[in-house]
Amino acid sequence: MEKKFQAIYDLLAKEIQTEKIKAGQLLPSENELTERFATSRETVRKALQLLSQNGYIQKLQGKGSVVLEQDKLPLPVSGLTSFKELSRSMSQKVETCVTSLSCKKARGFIQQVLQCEEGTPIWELHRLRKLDGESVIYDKDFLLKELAPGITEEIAADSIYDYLEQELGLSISYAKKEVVVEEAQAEDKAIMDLGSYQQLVVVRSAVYLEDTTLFQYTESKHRPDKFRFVDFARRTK
Amino acid sequence: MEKKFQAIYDLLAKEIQTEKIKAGQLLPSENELTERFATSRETVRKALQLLSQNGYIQKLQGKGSVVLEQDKLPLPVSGLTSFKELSRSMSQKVETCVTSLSCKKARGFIQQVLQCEEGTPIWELHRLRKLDGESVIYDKDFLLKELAPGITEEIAADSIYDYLEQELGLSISYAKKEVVVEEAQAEDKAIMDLGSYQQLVVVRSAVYLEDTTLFQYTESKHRPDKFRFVDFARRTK
DNA sequence: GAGTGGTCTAGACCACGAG
DNA sequence: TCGTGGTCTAGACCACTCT
Repeated sequence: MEKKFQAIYDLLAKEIQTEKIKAGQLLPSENELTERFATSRETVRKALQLLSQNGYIQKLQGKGSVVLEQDKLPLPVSGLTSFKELSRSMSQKVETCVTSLSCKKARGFIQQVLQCEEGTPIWELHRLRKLDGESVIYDKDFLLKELAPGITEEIAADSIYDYLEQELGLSISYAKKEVVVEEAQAEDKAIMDLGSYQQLVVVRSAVYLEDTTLFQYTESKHRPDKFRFVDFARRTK
Repeated sequence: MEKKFQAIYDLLAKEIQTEKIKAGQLLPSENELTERFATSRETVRKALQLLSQNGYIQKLQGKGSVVLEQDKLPLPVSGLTSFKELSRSMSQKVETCVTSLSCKKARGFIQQVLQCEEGTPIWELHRLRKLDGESVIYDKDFLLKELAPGITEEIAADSIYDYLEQELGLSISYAKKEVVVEEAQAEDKAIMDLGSYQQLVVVRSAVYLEDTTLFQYTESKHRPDKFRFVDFARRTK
């Protein structure tokens, strides 16, 4: 059974997305929502907190909850951004080409970032992403084989996350990301359509499961003109 | 009086930062914390939720709350990032030089992004940021004069946010940000120390107050080698 | 079975905004 | 003054982990 506060969140989020409740309008008051959903106020407030965190509403003491503009939030923002989500923002044709899928023993750099024993089996996956026929994103993934034994090229060409969560029941919980700009390497120039671009936007991320296991390390290189990152952030404190 | 859940959060966050409780260890259980702080469990849980959101802990059902590694989180990340915070991550000497501070009537592009009436008085502020003597960041700020009438070059050289929040009592609430890479303009090349760099990382942000007023629009251009963005993100849903 | 976190309830009092 | 959201309480029951 779905949790109550999640159900309330889903319903209100949908009403905002479909503009059944428009930007600038007030949501029904917490007391009203409490009655409407036959629940307690704290439960309603959990749903509203989620809406607030995700940029749907702004709460105003003494007034109510105002619906915010939705327009410029094409990205899931501070959620875990997989390539599938990134490309949606570009609204273009997308192709994924698996250029390499191999199993290695952890050592050196990879062992260090995945924080595992030397010799631990690791999947190394290289993928080239094409937008409108141009190879503009190059991903290198490293993941613990133990946790995802059955990866295939077909799965890799789609979304690894979907496979992990839906097939294997693994729960991805959080990630640390770093975005920097670096010189394109010889390998990058050989495999990507860089034209005259000499630099790449590099997104490095470490992905963790619910039990805090570091499960995946990814290096994603983007041709600068095809890179865009959007964020919605609330002031902490 | 400080809120209880905030006080609990502050105390636990400090204990984690100072490694009084080390990474990998469990926090005291919610029931224990409830007793220790002489409060209710829901209040303790609010504090723990904040810790979780900010990457301090990971909650494990049936086990407890594990403290996470703090090492690689030099940036406040998904908080509102002002320049002051950004530069801290570089651990270098920082200088801010106000190159221009003027008052204009809103029109055209600026009027549009600030969503105000034509002719509304607007501060336009240009700042050059130097790291180790090199001009590597160029900020252009536009803000509603009405809300921050007393801006001076001295204030602008420090942190505008501090002035707004501490002097004027304005509460910054949330922001939308976009990060892209663009060609350096003639103006950028003239005013920044770009060397052979032809491209810049551009961070555009819209800053909103608690009452959802759009208050500030900023364009921040970074020389690519001095740009770094770090993020901690939880999987939504 | 005992202890943990996850969800939910039905109240209470407070601070703030608007009329 | 009244309705709004913000905080807090003292319970309850559930799902999960560990032994």
